[in-house]
Amino acid sequence: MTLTFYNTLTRRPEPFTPAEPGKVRMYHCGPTVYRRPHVGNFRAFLFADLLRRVLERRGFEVQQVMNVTDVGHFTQEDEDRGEDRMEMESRLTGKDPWQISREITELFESDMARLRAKKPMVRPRATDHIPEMLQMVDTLLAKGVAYRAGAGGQNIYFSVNAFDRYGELSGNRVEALEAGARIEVNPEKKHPADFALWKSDPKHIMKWKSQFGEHGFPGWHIECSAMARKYLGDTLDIHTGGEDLVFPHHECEVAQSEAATGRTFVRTWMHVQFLKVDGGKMSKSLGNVYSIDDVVARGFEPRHLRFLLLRAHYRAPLNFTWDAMTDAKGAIDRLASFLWDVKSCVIKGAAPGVDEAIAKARAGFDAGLDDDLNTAAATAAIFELVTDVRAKAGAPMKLSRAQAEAISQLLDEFDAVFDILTPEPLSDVERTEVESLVAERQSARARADYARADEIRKILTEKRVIVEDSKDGVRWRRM
RNA sequence: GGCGGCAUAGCCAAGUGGCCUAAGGCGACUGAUUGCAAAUCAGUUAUCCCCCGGUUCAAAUCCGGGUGCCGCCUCCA
Repeated sequence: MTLTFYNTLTRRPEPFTPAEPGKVRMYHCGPTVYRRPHVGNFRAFLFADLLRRVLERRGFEVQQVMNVTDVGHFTQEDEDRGEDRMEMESRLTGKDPWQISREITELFESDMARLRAKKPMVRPRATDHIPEMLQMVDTLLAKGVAYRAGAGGQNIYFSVNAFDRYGELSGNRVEALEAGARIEVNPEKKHPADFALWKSDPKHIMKWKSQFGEHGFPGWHIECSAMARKYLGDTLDIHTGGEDLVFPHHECEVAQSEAATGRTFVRTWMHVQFLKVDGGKMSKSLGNVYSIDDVVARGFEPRHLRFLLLRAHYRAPLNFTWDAMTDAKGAIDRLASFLWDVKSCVIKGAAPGVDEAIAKARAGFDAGLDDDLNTAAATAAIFELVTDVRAKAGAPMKLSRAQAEAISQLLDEFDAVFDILTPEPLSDVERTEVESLVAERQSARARADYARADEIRKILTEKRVIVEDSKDGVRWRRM
């Protein structure tokens, strides 16, 4: 099986080979930091983490970059008010936009850490790369694919007619865009689909002095082109983002970057389908824009959310509901309990059929991941291992040492990709408390005070601790 | 108006021409085990893949037509 990814550009799955053997250059569109990230954002960001881990499993050296957009960007509507997302949030909260972006960036980083996403090589911020953006704008002007407009020529636009492949990624045709009623006619633009590279507005709070004037700020798309080029070079192997970014954002990135460098910007484009919540689009008015704290407040750990978001195929619809969270948690617990039994199994002779089951599970796991990151199929292979081994090794589980180690090893490999099996650790205080409750329960049981014993178990369950009694004594673990 | 995606058991979700009398998970139910549980084991839980028509020796899978849901075209992952 070869590693295959669906490429948005060609609209078909393709065998993946990086431009430079053994090394993958990968860029992800990260968050716009004006509001706390929610479960929907995490689907896209955790997909990036999954992709990295799968590439690493396949032996590639991965150079991973995920940007942070800490500049607001105009919408057409906002433009009339001279206010962008970041500045609107600023007006609503009374905070300085710089402060908002700083705070949200910190939240984003800590949320990602709680979700066990590996840190990318760089998390560049747009505001730290204004010179790189300006330089690219200069290049585009020099090549004649961009033009100056407005008073004093302080606004710079990219001319879509100067780039024939404009529309190739998204399937939009320039003529269709022209005819579309949804593009407001901006008299400064030569073509309605032309997009801003740099704009000027003295009223803006976040603004920079440049060769184009005193009070400028970058267009939305130029940041990614500039930062991707700085850290990864002219050509990226993979660029990812949410499906909403295909147009206009990624379409415009291609145009700018390729017009500027004359090289292919991205070899494989991968886009994650939007997460649904309660069957529809999440919205603030429905109150279903959940943050990681909302998830934790409902008694889940971040890793439960991580698994929910990762185990469905990234290009298939996924519906976030609290039932689905419970489901994900239950599924993790099945694996955890299996691993627990394997680690405490009775070492005996080799159980028949187990070696075959392990080999089959590993093959199924890899085949799933290789097939455009089909995590549903990959996890199914691991669950089949659980069923097979349980059926063959008996209860209590009897395995040879080599078999027990091979199973642990495979589950470790699974967890190197999914990273969901280790519970949040208990603090020393909590651990001591749990241990004394377990001991107290044992003595209650010894004197046949089952009412007290059950009461203690209930307390432990609330602390997400499972106690199991057996002939060999009691054991407990964190769910 | 333009572009795209999806419809599989109570719920989540693989499978895209024969190995499907349809993976896997959650949940539920019956029996075993247990002080009771938990976990585990044995078994049950879609005769069928939104509907209609067609192609084919063969379709959940291909084609045509419906219906429903979702997304993009405007800030959004």
